Amino acid sequence: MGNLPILQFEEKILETVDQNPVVVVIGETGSGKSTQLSQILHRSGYTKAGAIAVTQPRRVAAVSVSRRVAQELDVRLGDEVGYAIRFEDRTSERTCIKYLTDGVLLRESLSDPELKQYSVIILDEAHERSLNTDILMGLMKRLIRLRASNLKVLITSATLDGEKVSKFFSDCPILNVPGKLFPVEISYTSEQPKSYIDSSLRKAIDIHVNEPEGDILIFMTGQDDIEKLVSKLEEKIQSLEVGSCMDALVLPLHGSLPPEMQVRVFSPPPPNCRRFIVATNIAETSLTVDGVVYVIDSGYVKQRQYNPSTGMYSLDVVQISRVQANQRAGRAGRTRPGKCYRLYPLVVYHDNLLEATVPEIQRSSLAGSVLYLKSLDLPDIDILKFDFLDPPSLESLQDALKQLFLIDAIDENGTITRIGKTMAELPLEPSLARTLIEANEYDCLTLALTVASMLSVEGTLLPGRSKSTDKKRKHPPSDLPDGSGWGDHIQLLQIYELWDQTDYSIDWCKDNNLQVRGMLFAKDVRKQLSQIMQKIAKGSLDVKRKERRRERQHDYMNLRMSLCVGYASQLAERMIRHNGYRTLGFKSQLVQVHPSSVLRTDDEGMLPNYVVYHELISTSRPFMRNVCEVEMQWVTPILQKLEKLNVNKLSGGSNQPIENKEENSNITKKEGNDVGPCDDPNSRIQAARDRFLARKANK
DNA sequence: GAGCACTGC
Repeated sequence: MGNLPILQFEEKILETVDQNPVVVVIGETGSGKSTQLSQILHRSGYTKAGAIAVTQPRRVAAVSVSRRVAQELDVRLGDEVGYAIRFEDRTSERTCIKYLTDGVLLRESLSDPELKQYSVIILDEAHERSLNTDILMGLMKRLIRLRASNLKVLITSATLDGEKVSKFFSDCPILNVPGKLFPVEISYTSEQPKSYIDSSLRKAIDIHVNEPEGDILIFMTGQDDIEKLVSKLEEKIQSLEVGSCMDALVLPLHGSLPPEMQVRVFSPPPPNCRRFIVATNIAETSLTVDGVVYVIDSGYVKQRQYNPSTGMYSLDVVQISRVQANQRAGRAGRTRPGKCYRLYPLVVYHDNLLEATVPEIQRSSLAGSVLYLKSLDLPDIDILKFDFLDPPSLESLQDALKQLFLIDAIDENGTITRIGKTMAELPLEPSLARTLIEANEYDCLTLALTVASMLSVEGTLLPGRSKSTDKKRKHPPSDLPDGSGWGDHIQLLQIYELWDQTDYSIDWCKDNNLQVRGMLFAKDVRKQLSQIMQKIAKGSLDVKRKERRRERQHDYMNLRMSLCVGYASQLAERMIRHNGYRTLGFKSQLVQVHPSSVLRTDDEGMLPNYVVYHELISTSRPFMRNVCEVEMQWVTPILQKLEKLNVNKLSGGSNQPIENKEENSNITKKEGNDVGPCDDPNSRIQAARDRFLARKANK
């Protein structure tokens, strides 16, 4: 620690912080900024007036960095130095250096908008541009005006683009701290390869045969690519002449790998053996693999993006940004000089790649963030004019406002309602928060809490699409409940309830092919949600498990009604003659029930007339994922509400919405399945109503 | 009848 580059700048840092409310610190990997900045400020007395908060985008980082700082200061973790992440608060009254995830700091500012307990707030790793960090930066800009005399804000970033952040904070000073990376020699291909899998394969074998020892890290886009490349590599290595080169070990590395497989990359390789680590971008920032000397960069990444005009998510393979390319290259130079092979030409790097990755705030649905900002009740802030470092599109903000209106979180003037305030307290997406509140009214909160918790997990069911079990096609080998035909939400509920009856047995999860991590996470979420719901209602809430009722169907109905209210903008109506659906949102889409759904058909093979869905995802086709049957008489009032909707009023009354600052051209918008002639919302709603009446008459 | 990158309150 003694020779961390940042310590040579201690005086300069203190002087700059002393004279400025905001300072940007640029420090590459290994500069020590995450562990040292807080200590430097602590030493010079900033903690006398309040604590120092250091935010991290990831939980593991908050924990591990705070642990190291506690060690360096020789204090017990949780005393002077502590951390706070979801489900875990290891701080005390003595804590004066506190590491937390950016999401936790946002939660804290909900109950204390001025964050008075802190004298210094450090937003670390701001270059990653997480949704929460971006919102925090906007809030900090306002906070330093309010607390000019007693708050210091530091923004740290690993890339050289400090200019932009500095400009955002009224041209605040930028300090540069060198890092400790070794040089990385970068090479390019002369042409864009036809297949980056084959190209990676050739390059990896070439390195293995011709280059000195050192592990190879290969960046792929997803599990599929990784599995293909791993088997091709193994095959190729087998065919190499024995003794012609050193041993080899091929290791896949991606998020859905079970933990015991993931940690394999941390155990040192056997002697005289080269490791091939084939990874997603999990190895870009989240996990650091020691021993890597060679990096092969496919130039692609899988990215999830939200299209506000269709309400649809898609998961696309896109080109990485130059910042990302450099981050990947840097992974080769952590322990000694390395080499990075980019599988694309230099001109592509210069001319085709974006300078920086499109920030998350421009790729996500903003309903939750907008509700959060509204609930802060900042008198001087208009949501459409909120000062973002990179503003989201007007369309995206208006999409969020419309969603919030439909679920009663804001009124027709865009003002937050009491329900909306309550929703913001819940660490859930707004639709689920609304469902809980409604469920409380219908006396089925227990069930809704479970469904909300299960939906907060992704990939709970059958994590490995095991090709081996493919033989038994129709019914996957499991005795898990099927949702009684109502749909996926009910199935999730039933699964959790069964697990609950086994006293949360890990073996039970394994026996049933359920992801243990996911189930445990759901349990934590459920506990947290129950506590918050109890606090909010200050009274007796139906959060405890009641004795089993015989009237399960009645419970399910109440639950489905609650979901219908919570997901008012995510309802769909089946077509007359087939099992395709048309969404009933602002813009009608033709969609299908995802084949993994347990939704049941009737005697004539037809799916329910109306459903609620958790998410629209466009893969090979647009699908509704997690679907549940609802009744048409629940849907009608919502359609009527849709009719009343006036975006301009929602946006704050102005008839002329402000110009969108910058068209977000980085995201190629997928044309959804626009239903076409019914583009005018009013005529569409009229049409939906006519169909509704026709159905009713038919009954 | 398809398949999911990574985070996080």
